[in-house]
Amino acid sequence: MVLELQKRLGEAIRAVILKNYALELANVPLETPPDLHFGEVASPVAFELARKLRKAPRLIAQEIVTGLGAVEGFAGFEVAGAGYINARLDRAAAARNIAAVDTERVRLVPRRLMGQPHALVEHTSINPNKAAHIGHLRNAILGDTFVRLLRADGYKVDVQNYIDNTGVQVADIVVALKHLELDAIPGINVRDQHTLPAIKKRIEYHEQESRKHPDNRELLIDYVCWRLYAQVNVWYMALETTEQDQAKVAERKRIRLDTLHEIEKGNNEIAEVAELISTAVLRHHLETMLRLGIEYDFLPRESEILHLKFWEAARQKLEQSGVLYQVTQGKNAGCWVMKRPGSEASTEETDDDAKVIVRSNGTVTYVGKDIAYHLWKFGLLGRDFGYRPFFRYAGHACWISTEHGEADHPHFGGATAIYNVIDARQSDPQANVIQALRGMGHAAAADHYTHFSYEMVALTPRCAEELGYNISDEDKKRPYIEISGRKGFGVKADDLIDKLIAATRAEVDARQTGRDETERQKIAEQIAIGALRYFMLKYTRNSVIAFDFKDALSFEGETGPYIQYAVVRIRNIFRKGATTPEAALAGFAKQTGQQVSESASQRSTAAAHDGFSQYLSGEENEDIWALWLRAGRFSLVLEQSIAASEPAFLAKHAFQLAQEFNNFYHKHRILTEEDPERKIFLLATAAVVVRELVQALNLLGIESPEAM
RNA sequence: GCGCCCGUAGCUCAGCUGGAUAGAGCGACUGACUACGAAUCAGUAGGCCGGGAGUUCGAAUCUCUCCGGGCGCACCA
Repeated sequence: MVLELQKRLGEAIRAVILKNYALELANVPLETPPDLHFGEVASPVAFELARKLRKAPRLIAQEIVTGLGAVEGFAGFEVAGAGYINARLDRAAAARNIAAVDTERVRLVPRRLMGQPHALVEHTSINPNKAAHIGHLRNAILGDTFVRLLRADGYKVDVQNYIDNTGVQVADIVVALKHLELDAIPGINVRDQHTLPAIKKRIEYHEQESRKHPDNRELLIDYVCWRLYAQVNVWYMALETTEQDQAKVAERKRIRLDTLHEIEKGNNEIAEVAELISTAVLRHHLETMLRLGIEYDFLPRESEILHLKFWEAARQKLEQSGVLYQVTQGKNAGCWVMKRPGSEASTEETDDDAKVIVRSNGTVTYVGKDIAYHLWKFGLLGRDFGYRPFFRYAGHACWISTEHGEADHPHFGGATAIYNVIDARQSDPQANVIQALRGMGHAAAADHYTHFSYEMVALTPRCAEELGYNISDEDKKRPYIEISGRKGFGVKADDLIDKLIAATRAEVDARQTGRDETERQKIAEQIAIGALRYFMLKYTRNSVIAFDFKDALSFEGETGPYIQYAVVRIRNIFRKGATTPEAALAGFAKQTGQQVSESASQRSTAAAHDGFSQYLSGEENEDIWALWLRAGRFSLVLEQSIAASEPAFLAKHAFQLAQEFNNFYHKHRILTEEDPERKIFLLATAAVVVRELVQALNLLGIESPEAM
């Protein structure tokens, strides 16, 4: 609503400027004034023109206002301050439009005319070797929310979760299973605990036991791996005091490397263990994310990128385009390298600053594989994965890559725009891939490659102490401490979710005594997830979240439950009033509709005769109008959110709308309102707000409970 | 050494392409449940927007510089 009006005003001002001064402006600056006294939309364009025209800004503003005349949807324009052009909306008309908004319309129409854009969003991408932690939650929640925003804006979106199942992190767990003393498990003899059948049995044991005791998360395979991962990292370091120990350390590091190479090669016992463990852990990651309403379409795995020789296909193209070249001298002698972003390719012989893609022993580095993978994403590789279904969701299946897949499968890759949700620490490697694409002449692909970067989630020293970790005096002084899977230092995702649900459940039990067990549990889960998702979304991407249970477990103030509570309140109003938002909006439309037809013949006095406009103007009604106006800003916020890749904008919008509603709720009593026409108006106000809140929450992945 | 990010109220953060009196939440202190449920609302206190210089009619926002904090910069993956 507001978005359309802004665009219309911008065009109108542009036309006037072109006509009056023969100046072509690319875009007219428009902003929201700090106070409704200044109108609903303002433009400081006169300041900009003042220099070019050598004229006082106030005079220019006046000339533009005169030139504008009447613009549909606006009640008038005025010049204020040193030269602002302030626009006032036709409030009654705006309210009519806002009330009539069809939420389905959000799937914007113009996109279809240009052909639906196809985006590929990759998020989560947790190494399948340990339980997910709160840092991974931020990634997945940001990514999932962005997917929802894109879909609301009419994009076709494929959601991918990249699985690095052949990396050192998985190798570390295999090493642990093959070489460490493991927990005693019934049916496994200590002597052959490291054999393949025993490891298989161990994984199966955890699958069965964790199903039998769903409350005991420590039985879950991903939790078991969390501990093993920390243990094996201690094991690698051994006791580095004596020479014998140093030899031992070297030996263990060698075991690690050998294990990694076996996994990469495939078709052997080590690789089989890796496959078992990474698949089992992956499945639990999907379960954990599903608790938050997060689903995926496709899981490309590194093992297939290796076995299907993606790199070999990419290498040819890289060499042909000259992006990849060999150096013969310097520290990179014998390597195939690529110039770094921002640097010049130096001589062909020595290039110490270049990025190594192929090592002197002929093996490819991580960046090389990543370039190949991204060529596939844009459909530029000329090679594809095999596919088979892996995980079943309520509405669709999630597919996984495989060497020889099913004949009948959906098509992934070949997107026009990609978004990689990866933390800020990886901006260098991401830049390398973009650099390669550009160097190969794929400028369009490089331009539509977005590193959706975000800062990490760390723990406050206080939180770390609460969890029982020993922290140094040095760390205590820091604002936050980085999470480390290697050290087993962090808050696991499922633990946090459990804690949140326990806290909300206690509240719900106290409040909802009339409801049964399953209902209360459902409400508690909706609130807990709402709290968690909002918590991860309210910070803008490049601010580090210093995690603290006090903040994360809060349900008051700027939180998800605060917004959910506003929805519940509105629903209660309609329940008590024995009506529905739909009915209220229909009643409102009927009344205003009559006003429209009446006023058609006498346009000039239409506003004065519109029964509802009296409730939208005047000092005492400014807050109500502000509420309508904010409700009408949704598409504007959605557009900004997508353009900036910043879901936090929408989160803030939802909170502010809920806040303004709560204020309205305390000031005006709806059901006891005696003036029937005003009552219809107030009900319509609540109906518009609940519609917008539910929609915004939906896009944030937050459900709206029936009660709380 | 090079690159990126951050520095705004006691704490945690917003502040959109430069614009009109710098905003929230938490915490502190006052008040408001016989009401559409208080997971709420109203109010008070609290800010040389890290320091300095520059560009501009105009800077929390852009540029430079300094200070403080964080993270990257391997033939590891």
